Amino acid sequence: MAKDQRQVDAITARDVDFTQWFTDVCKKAELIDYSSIKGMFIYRPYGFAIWENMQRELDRQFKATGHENVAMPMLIPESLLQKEKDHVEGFAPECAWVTCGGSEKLEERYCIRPTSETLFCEHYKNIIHSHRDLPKLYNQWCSVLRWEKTSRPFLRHREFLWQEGHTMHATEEEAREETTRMLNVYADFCENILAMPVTRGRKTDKEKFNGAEETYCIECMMHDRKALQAGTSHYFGDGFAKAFDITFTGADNQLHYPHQTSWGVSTRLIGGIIMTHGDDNGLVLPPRVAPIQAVVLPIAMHKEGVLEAAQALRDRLAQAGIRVKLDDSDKAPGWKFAEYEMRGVPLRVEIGPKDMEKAQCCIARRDTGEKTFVPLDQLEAAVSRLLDEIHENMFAMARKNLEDNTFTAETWEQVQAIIEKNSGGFVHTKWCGSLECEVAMKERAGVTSRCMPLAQSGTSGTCPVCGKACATDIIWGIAY
RNA sequence: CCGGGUGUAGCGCAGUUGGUAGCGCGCAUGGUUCGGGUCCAUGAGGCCGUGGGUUCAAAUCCCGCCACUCGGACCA
Repeated sequence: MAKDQRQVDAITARDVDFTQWFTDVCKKAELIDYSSIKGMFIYRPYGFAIWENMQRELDRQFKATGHENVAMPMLIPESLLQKEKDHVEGFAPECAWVTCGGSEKLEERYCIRPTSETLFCEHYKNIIHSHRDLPKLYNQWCSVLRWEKTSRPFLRHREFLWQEGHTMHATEEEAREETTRMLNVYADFCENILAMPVTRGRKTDKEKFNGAEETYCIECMMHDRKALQAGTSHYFGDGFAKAFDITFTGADNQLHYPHQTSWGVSTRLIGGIIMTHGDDNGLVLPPRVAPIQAVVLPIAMHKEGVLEAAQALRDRLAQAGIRVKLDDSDKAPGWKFAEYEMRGVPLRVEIGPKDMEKAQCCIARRDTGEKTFVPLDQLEAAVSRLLDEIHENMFAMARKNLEDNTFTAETWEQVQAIIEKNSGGFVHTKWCGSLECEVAMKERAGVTSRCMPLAQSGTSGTCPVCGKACATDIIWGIAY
């Protein structure tokens, strides 16, 4: 490893400059490329394949929980966007507008969707009439546009890919259940598929979605101890329904407003896995979304039978349902080792003349670097087992990072000291619930509220700012 | 949007007091090598981010704009 560090040098060391490291990884692992418009990024095949794998799993979960996919228009007439006051106030500053159709100036300008609540509401008004029409459980996969001032690959795009679920329910109770259900779908997905431990919580009024009654979220801690909001699930009550005049006739033959939810995750999750798992050699991909789970590398390819042996391994792994690639290009083996490490491939399977004599292959793990020799007849079993072990190990390491950087404090001075000392981290305190104290935390300690964890301790204490007695647990941190 | 940095070959960079552009890697071809980024040869590739100005002459000096980037402010 120390002999030739050229590739390692090409990526900025993670602890030297985390943001530069992140950008280097995104580009050098060929996940993404810049386009000619600021904030609009090109998802390259390898990066898009990660998203496709995420999509496949999430879509399966959405369907399993009764949701149907739809496709809504991309444009929102200004008058439609303006129907819900809080909503338009939140999004208007970052809307992009279409003002011409062909050479004609439009009578009314159209917003390129920053999110689709208003479009769904307009449609729901037309199709919801009876309690028998409920619930409506819709989801769409699409891209949305928000004219951000600063942009970064995966974390903040002006156009980004996401899914947005929009549901309507007859009762508040049902809608609240849905909000929680989908938050848990996200949390389980992050932990079981992406190996990212999450904290489930509720946003403060200051941080919640514009127009929502309550916003629930999953918060993750990145390797640099900053927080990433990885997904949100909103309970809207009947606010939009009233604004859009959506009503249904109940079993009681009375008119009612339905209760609404929405929930979404985006390609930001890719940024999350990069910043959670990556290391100085580049990307480390969770096996369950890695586009290539195992790469087969023939050693001394020109020697009799090596290429055929490597092809046989590739075929067997593909047959076993492993996403496998054989690299039989004429690059030197050492080059390939470094290349697939940088691209985060969980397992490398090497086979050369010496292995063939012993009827074995060499398998190297990306997460630990550990190499083992595996008898050829145990190939499939070993690869499957190792992929699971890698997932578990990655999850454990990420959880350790979270636990090692989670603290408790009683005063805002303590919060500030902890955050400064660790240049990040999660700090638990009590909170009195006032906006003033929340704002003061930002001004004094430099932190924003991440969430009020769903797992509340039930103990009482005092607000770190005003000192008032209170019981609510809240988590502070520095967010992406 | 405010402040700092950077824009020269695909990437990373050099380019002196202004005189019409170079290096490394990569790429192509041939050979060689192959268990941690092989070695050699040959070759292709540049409107010096963009618009204006100064000058006999601008990659170089001045002004505007754009992009990327790092910090703020604002947000998935």
